[in-house]
Amino acid sequence: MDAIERLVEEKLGRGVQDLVPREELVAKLRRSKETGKPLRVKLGIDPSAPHLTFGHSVPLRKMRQFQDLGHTGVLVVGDFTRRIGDPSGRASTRALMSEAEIERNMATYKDQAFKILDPVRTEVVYNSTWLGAMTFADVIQLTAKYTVARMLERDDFAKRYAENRSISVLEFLYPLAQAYDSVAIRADVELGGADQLFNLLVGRDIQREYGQEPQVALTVPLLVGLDGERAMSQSTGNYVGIGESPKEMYGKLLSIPDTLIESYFDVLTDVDVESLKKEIHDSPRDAKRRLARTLVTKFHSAAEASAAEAEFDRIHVLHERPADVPQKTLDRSKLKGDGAIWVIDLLLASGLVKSRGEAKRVIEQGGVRVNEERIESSDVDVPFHPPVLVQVGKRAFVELV
RNA sequence: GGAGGGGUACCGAAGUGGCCAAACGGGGCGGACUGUAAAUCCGUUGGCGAUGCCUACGGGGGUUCAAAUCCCUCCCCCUCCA
Repeated sequence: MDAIERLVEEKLGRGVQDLVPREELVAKLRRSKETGKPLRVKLGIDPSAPHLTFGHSVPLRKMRQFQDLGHTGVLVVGDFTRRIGDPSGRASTRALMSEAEIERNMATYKDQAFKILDPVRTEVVYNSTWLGAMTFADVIQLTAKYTVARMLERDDFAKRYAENRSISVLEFLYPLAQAYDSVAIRADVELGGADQLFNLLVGRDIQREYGQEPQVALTVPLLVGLDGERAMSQSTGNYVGIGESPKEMYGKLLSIPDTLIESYFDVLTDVDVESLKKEIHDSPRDAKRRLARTLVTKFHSAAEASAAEAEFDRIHVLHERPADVPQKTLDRSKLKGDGAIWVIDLLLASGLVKSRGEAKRVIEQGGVRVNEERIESSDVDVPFHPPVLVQVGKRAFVELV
């Protein structure tokens, strides 16, 4: 085994779901080393989601590994494909987005992605550049290069076809468009989540049809979300965002089921998992805290990680008020003659409840505290001597002044 | 072109004249428990200072003392045959 084979074995091939074909990656790396020409490593990104989650960070980290070896990361923004909808999800086509919206999303996206990627070795391109320029004849030519039977190999299509559920022709075009992106940017490697394997493979065939050397398809496992069940995604809400505050990030990570600790270390950090197995097993609490600290440190700083940890303990372990509570100014017209205020109005003013009904409900359920005193009845007035600390549930605080 | 099925709350789904602010599940929220914002269990889940009123079962119109439920009409979605 030579150095390059070892590299693929020990680094690039680690934490990977599929790598096909492995030998081609070795060959490409070898040639790149000889010629000094960096490989072009593609990752398609969806411009509809401005916020990246830890799930996105998995392929991004893989791209960074390539960049650290001198290769070029190419982020392909799917601003054009966005308009035809992604068949991998539900069958519904998503709404169109304006260019301005896409631009705005991409700005925050890049901001977050560059916390992981090396900006110097990253190209950001928009697939409308080439897809938008194609004529109908070009499209027909593209469709001629793939067959219906091969499309139906895709599990999702096969199932729906067998069940007599609809598959629009448009959905067949999606993998082709994505494949053509690979042609347009001359991709050597395409990265993606495990659910993208089919699309990446179509890319190989289409590149070959256009006289290019096929890309290597490298997929990473889909990160399981905070609920420990479904893949992490923004639509299910079981995610941690790369751009989230230290406090949120820390808290969310501590809420993952213990069974996820090991895999999170594995795909999200550079920590050697082997050395942690004992701790994970013997003291999941400490391992999880270490995980949260490691990740907050990575995306923020060590100091902020410590602060987030201290804050978490303060609220959840010691049940004390958080260090800084958002303040709101009370509209004085709600005050009664004696300077007191009806609790319901106080809660409403805090913005912690949406309606009087909800306010009454949380009071009945014993979830409301004013100045750390539990409120037992919704039929009381409290004297208003600002600041007044209002708490709903365990972790929602507002100070009224 | 023909035949049929369907649009119900945040989502899925039941309900086919009054007992329906609408079963049940998911989600959300609160509580208990906990190392945890996990798991589990319990409760709760349209609005209104409220034994009543308002809004709500795709849109509009109608029948009725009473409509998510019946009639008319419009819009939208899906399936099968061609």
